[in-house]
Amino acid sequence: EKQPCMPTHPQKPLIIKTGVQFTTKVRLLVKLPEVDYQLKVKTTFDKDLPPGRVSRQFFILTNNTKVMDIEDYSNGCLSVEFRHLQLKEKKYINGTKGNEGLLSVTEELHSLSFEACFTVQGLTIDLETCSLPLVVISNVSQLPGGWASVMWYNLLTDEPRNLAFFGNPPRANWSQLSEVLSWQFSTFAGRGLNKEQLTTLGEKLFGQHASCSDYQVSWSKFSKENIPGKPFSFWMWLDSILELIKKHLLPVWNENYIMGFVSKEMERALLKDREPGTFLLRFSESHLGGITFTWVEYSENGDAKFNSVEPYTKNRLTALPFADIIRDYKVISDGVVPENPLKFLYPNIPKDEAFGRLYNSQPSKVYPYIPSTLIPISELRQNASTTPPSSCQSPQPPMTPGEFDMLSDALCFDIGGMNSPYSE
Amino acid sequence: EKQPCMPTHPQKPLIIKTGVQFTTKVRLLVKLPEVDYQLKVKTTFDKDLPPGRVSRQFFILTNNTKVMDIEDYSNGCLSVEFRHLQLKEKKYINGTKGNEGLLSVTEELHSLSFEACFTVQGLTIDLETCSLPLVVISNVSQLPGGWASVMWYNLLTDEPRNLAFFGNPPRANWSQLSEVLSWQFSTFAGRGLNKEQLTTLGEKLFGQHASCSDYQVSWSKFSKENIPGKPFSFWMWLDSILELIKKHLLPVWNENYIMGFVSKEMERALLKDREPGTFLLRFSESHLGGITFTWVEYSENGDAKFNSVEPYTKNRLTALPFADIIRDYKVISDGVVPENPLKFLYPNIPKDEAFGRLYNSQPSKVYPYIPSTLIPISELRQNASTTPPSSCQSPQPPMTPGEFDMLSDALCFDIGGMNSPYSE
DNA sequence: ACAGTTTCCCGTAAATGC
DNA sequence: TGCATTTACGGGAAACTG
Repeated sequence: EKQPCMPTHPQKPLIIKTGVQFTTKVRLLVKLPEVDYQLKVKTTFDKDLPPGRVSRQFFILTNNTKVMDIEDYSNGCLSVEFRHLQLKEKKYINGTKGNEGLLSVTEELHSLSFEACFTVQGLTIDLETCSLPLVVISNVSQLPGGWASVMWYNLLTDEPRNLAFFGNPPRANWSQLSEVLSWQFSTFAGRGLNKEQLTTLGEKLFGQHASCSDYQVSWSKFSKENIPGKPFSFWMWLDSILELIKKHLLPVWNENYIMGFVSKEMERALLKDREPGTFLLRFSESHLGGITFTWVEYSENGDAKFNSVEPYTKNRLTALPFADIIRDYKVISDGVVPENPLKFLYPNIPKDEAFGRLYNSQPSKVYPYIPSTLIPISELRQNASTTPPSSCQSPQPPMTPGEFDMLSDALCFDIGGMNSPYSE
Repeated sequence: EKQPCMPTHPQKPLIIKTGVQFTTKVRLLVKLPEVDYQLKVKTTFDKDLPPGRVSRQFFILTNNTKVMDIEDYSNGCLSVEFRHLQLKEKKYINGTKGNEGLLSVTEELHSLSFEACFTVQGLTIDLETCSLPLVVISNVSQLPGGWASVMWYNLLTDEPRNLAFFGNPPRANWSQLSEVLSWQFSTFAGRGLNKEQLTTLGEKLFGQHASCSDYQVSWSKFSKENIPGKPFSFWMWLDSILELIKKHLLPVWNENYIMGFVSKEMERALLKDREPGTFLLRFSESHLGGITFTWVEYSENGDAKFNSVEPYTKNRLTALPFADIIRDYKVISDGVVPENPLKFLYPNIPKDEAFGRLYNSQPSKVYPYIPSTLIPISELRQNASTTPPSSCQSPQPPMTPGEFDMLSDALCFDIGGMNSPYSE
């Protein structure tokens, strides 16, 4: 009878942060005969929830009743929009919390109920409806976890209100899930993921099984348990990249210049035999929210050598936009004149042709002063005898550069006949 | 009878931000005979204030009564500490605000009152005391203005509670004020201002009058009206520098390596005839919170040439610590090999000797990757025919570099016999 | 329109709870 | 003790309000 619209967080509906205002709207889908009737709607948080089912309890701090109004535009049905609603946690309900135990806060589902009661021709009618399940968080740091829950719920069930969903969450087919992931990128970053990118993501979840379209992913593997050897889950990693794109890489991402999700093996296979200075852009797999470029060079005897720069994270990109980094990046090898090793964006687009329009450093003419910019550089010390400038000597990495290159080259293999990695 | 301690903002007492917790303590200085008596203290904000005198009204949101307790340490006198007090503005008192009109919010003085009542041997005794005048702000952006008021009040009056002080604020002698300013730097940055620095500041306020020790500064000139030609007042400017030091320059400032407050004329006079590559550090006078270095070079015919880099502000210094900027700064002149023009800190300290201990870039060995750092560079285009890399052409400055240098050289003059600018 | 002021709320840090 | 979660609040920006 009513169609409840959802409370919203910046672009992430169904997640409410305590102490932060949200908005929700209810629309009456039947037309009432008498319009001069004051139809009051009351909204309640977690109305008649079986106690003990949910570990935290919240209430609406602000005014929670409002009179319905004829909708401004069009069909003249009744609706009411609650604004400036705010949630606060009830503390110490009865001694300790009705701790369900296993669920994390972002798996705990809540709901917003709406009630109205009116009389028509002697008949008293009670209306009641409620929202889709909601996640309540207390800090934006919980937003990725909360959004994972919202995605999983809405991907895997049509039930309007199964608050126990995460007590035993179903698995997702990779074919479904990959579509949702791509949709995340198109919604929040303006461009979705192509087949190759999704395949790389699938391999990250399932290992090197070539075709993983009928594999299933558990909720835990998707967002709760850490990727083996990493201190974060798959979704936390992917979401950190989404955030990085949103804040620092939007134009570059939308121009389709970021291959992004490529395994290191694939990367080498692609760059091998390309023009020296050919590079591609990919996200860090070892750290949250990082992007790096890898370029290929050839030694005198023709061996391919692959170099990846230390990934740039949001802090670095705040100091210097990514396109400018690509333009200005320099490598200094033992005091030789610095040179930018980045020449062609894979497969063979001249760098300035690709990124020219995205460069944006202005030689800031604050006149009496000499303008100054930051330049990203890498200092390659080829003979280990050179000591660092003056400060502390850094400890040796587990392998020497030579050892690592040998190992890397041994791991490298070739994959024939790839489509353009930037295909739709 | 009581000695009220003050509510505190981070290191800035007497300023309270609405919605942010503060703490205050009251101590009973007389010893009471009966200790088993529950002595309740009540704190009230702006108790019995003549209405209309103050445009904004606030109240204490949290619990405002507490029982006195014997102080833990030492002399066993009674005291009470109110914690987690929080202020909120009363809205719409009676229609409109009792707008005094002329005063800004940071000039509006308030006070906290403390009351207690107890009976001893049939005698009822009322105790009451109150805090020094307080400034209430709603955003940290008002903190500098608020602190200016606190300084001015405490510098210029001994009255414990003259809330109308800023209705007609007295002037300050430069001798008093300069002491307070130096004290700000020693309190918040660990090192005060020396005579030369204070003289430069005095000249900034009074013009080029050599000895300004008996000049007077008005409150308006100190913190309300803008410096001629600048969009900020003297105190806003000085405070922005204090903040810059606190966050980004603490070790360099404390090593006394920042001359800081030097006029451009003085700067040239000092650097002239010094070893090429001699530089000094000074704060920007044209922008808030900026620091620059100026170095001297000589052309083939022996003319001194002074260069100042575009001032570094907190954003840039967040990306790269200042000592590292000094270490790594490079100038590229038309494709020539980049060189660091900074050699000697004025008067003649080799750069690395001065700053060596303060360098702190670690060649971050995230192994599979090539480490990368940011380098501050200036690109000098000596012949105007060279076009900028690829992006938009910037409009011409009002003067060409040549014209500016001529003008600057004409303005330059020499001052004999200076002490070390870094003297205590 | 606009400036002074407040509110909003992200994102980091610290505190708290379990 | 460590991890999960909440609280605190600086700081930038939007909203408010005369």
